[in-house]
Amino acid sequence: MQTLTIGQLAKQAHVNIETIRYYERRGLMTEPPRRDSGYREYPLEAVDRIRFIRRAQELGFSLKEIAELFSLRVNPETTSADIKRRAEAKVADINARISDLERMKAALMKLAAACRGRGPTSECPILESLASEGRST
Amino acid sequence: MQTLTIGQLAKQAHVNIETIRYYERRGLMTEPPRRDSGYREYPLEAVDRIRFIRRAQELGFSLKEIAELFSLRVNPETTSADIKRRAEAKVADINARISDLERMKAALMKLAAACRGRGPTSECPILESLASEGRST
DNA sequence: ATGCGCCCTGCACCTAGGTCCGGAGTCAAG
DNA sequence: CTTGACTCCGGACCTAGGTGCAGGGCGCAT
Repeated sequence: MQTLTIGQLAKQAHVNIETIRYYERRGLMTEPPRRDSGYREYPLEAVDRIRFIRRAQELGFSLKEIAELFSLRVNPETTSADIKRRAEAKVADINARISDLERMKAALMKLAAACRGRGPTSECPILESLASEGRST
Repeated sequence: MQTLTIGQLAKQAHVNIETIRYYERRGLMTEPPRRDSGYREYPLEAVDRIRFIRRAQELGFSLKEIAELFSLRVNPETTSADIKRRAEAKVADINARISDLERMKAALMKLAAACRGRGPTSECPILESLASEGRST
């Protein structure tokens, strides 16, 4: 089975080596097996894991939240009902994000459309697009 | 016309007073008029603006990107074509975010669904959901 | 068997985004 | 006209998420 050194992994996932070690400390990467020399030996899937982390961050999830997402799948012994509840909570959060993004998008499209007309470009609806009452993630 | 002091604004927008001053320094809040005493006097809409900033942050936009969003609406004198182009670029970015969120959501729902069965809860599809090739926001 | 590049650990340092503090001035209720 | 709450400003400090050394140990091509 093909494996990667930390340097190769870093290259393939487009992150700094130190970042990988940092994720390991934070519990986002499970500690990989080591060679006798102490070198870490990563399976190929580690690349996906890092890419997932990075994209989830860009989507506004903190490292702590991402760790929570992962924790949904380890522990095959956690009660199914519990996992289900947590997964559904995440889904609700994601739905809220999506709909806010949809509203921002609609506002931006309206703005872009207004640009091909003469109307004053001011008076834009961007602000109103997210003016919902405090809901905290 | 009704106005707010910085403290009232902070309370209504659920942020720290210092955060408001910080946003002003960063150019996210336009400098409000001052009383003779030097006190800032905010219009009610300032609340919406702050809420917009906060939610956009939760959605993964940096303060710099948020400032860019705002810059699309000031300057009624920027060429319409330019604004249009920039707005459309933002829309494309938002579309990418939405589709990634949709994929995460699908993965989570699949996971939740698997939980009402006996099958091993491990082997979940979360990782694969965002394992797309490097696209950087 | 040696040199060059990669890996190890621990710790110092960096940026973004805030948050707190102190000393001084302001406002309004009593 | 005083007192407690609020505001001003400048600057120090804090957390999250990394990033960069230094000093030492591998690994392999020559």
